[in-house]
Amino acid sequence: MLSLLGLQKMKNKKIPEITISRLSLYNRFLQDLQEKGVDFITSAELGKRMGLKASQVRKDLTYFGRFGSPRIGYEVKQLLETLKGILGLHKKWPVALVGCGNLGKAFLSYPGFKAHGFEISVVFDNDPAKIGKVWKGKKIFDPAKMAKIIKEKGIKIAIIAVPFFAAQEVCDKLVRSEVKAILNFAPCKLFVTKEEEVKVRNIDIA
Amino acid sequence: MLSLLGLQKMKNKKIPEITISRLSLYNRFLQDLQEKGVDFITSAELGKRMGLKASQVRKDLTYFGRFGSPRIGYEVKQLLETLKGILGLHKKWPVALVGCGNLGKAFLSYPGFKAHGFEISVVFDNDPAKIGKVWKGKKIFDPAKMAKIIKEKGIKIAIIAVPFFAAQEVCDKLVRSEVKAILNFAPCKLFVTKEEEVKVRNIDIA
DNA sequence: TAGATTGTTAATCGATTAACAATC
DNA sequence: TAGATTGTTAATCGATTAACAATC
Repeated sequence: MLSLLGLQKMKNKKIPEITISRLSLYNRFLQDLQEKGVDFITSAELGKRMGLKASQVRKDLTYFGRFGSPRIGYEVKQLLETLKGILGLHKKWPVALVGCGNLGKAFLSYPGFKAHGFEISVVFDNDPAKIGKVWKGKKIFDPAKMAKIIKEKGIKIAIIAVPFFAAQEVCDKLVRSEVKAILNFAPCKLFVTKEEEVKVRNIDIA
Repeated sequence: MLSLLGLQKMKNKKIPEITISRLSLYNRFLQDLQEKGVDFITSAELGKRMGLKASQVRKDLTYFGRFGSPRIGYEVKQLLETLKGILGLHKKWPVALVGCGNLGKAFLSYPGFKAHGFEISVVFDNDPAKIGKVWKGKKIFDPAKMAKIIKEKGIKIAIIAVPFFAAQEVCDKLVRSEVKAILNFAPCKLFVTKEEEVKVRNIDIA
């Protein structure tokens, strides 16, 4: 998510995209280690489990600071907290979900979602039969009110889960709603004029 | 998909993973060009549209053969057919879908799926209320019969769309069913002993 | 102290890009 | 022929890995 939302520099060194993408991998592994009650881990051990070289683990981490101790390695708890901080996992990210068909409902039911700090805080669907109804505790709103509601709630991330023929229109609406990131699950590519301001990730579930 | 299923070499030169992943991009763009009635395109033009350097386009393509003509560029139709061949898009890939909850149903409704040459040819769900029922024209089968049915039909690709606590068991069953590729949409990492034979892609919809 | 592991520098590897002879 | 674009080679760039002094 963070790779979608920014964080390209730190200590004015440029952080390689690929390092950023590995960060959530580290996070997942450390989570696992913590659950198993492991207190410390060396770069060699961490690398072995993740299929990376020890030196790469160390290199990746040093982009963000110095977290290890010679002879001891890294304190799992501390490193995990640091990574979560960097990844913005301490934050709650309110998300707007557009489309409440099968795919949209899958998101509402998806447990991994909340675990990543995302919280679907508003749902839109243009089916008059659905508007006003509640699904999984979320009220479904009229897309006509999209810009107003999204701005009010300060939502910066949206998920498009509508049929492909409706996706571009929804996208335009979201751009006008001033979101910063759009995850498009409709099977089509979306075009955005303000690419600098709004990051679109087209996700093909195939 | 093909990148999941193999194709690492050609003319005994090793093809970079990243080139393979760009192949479907080229395919999509050429499709688009063909629909617009464009007959020929140069590497420069293609690169510009896709955000790649002309030399990279040419380099990528030469891994697979020589398709262009000096002064003219590439014939869209011919190149498209060639790419489709390489990507295996002429083939129909029968797919087993395990789990017919919200996410599973999303797959059954997903139009982009068929366009990629995938065809969900069998669906499993362990809910007795669902077994034997038909959804979107697909009969839902008892997972107990998984290995038998999958082998009979010669299915090589499976999608896991079950809750996370059931995913590893399903995965083990699929491995015993001798599939070659598993796409896991459950929010957990799956482990496979025979990694060489079965490729698992863990897809986090978050 | 002796030894293990860190952070960091330098060497290596692989992918991207520029350059250009060959081609039509 | 003159000129544009290919396929391919060589130079460049950036990421991975090895090596090692610094550290505890």
